[in-house]
Amino acid sequence: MDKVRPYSHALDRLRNAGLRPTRQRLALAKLLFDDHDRHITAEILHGEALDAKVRVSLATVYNTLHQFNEAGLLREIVVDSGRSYFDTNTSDHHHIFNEDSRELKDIDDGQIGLTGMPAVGTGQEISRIDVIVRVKNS
Amino acid sequence: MDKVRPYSHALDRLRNAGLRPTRQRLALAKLLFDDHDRHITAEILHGEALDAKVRVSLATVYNTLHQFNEAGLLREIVVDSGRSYFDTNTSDHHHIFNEDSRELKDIDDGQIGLTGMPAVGTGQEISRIDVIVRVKNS
DNA sequence: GTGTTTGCAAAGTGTTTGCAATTTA
DNA sequence: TAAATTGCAAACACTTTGCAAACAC
Repeated sequence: MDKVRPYSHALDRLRNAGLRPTRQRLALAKLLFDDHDRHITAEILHGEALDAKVRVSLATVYNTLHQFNEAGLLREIVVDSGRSYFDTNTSDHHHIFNEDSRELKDIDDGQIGLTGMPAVGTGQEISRIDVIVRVKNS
Repeated sequence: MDKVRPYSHALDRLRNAGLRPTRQRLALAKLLFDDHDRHITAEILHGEALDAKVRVSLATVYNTLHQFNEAGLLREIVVDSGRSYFDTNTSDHHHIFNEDSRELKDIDDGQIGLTGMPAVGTGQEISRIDVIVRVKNS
């Protein structure tokens, strides 16, 4: 029967990741993780922070997104040369990308499956397999 | 028993695409299509052109790559935010990307299969499904 | 000749960096 | 107070653009 406790939720995430819970990181974590399955760019998150009256620089947003990514709190998704997307859903799943609106969304789990295992060279390991369904408005 | 005729090969490609066979476009087409399954960036192609003593500006390389892409002679592949790759193999196939060397290669056809059809919203159509196997040196 | 293409240099976009000032533990 | 973090502005990598000169048909 736990009530949602956004503040300590974000705080715990940062603590577990070994990141100091600064004002900026707490605020960004709250914006990122209070809703599920967000796909966000640095500029958008920066805008949301400013809208929420959180003073934070764009440089810090970039730094924070990369720190969260390295800590496994986020997953960076490459779908668009020219901008980076970060997904708050870090579980194994695939994506659908609208090339017109540049909107990125998760694909329901099980909707798509992969068969066959690619051969990787020696001295190499698979870090991830991305499936991107690219759609456009018809 | 046709011998390879690189010049007219490139010329025919440009003609079929409705692109004027300028000196620059012919030279770039030759560099791109004389070998198979190339995965190239604008900077690399520009460098190869200069090595081959072809005078062409980087801006023209970018323009040409995009024109070839639109004409279906090339396929742009997004694997790396920050740079664009162009694949001379325009058939349906998937890719393996080495995140350390930033090298992009084709996956042998049939090596990987997809099951399931993603649901696309109304007013949308699938323009492509990309599978990217990301590997790193272990 | 007329419309297309090129090259240059400048501008643009998204991202990273260096470093002094601030904040955290 | 020692170490980590922040913000700013400058630097950065890659790409696009505007426009006059060169080229293709």
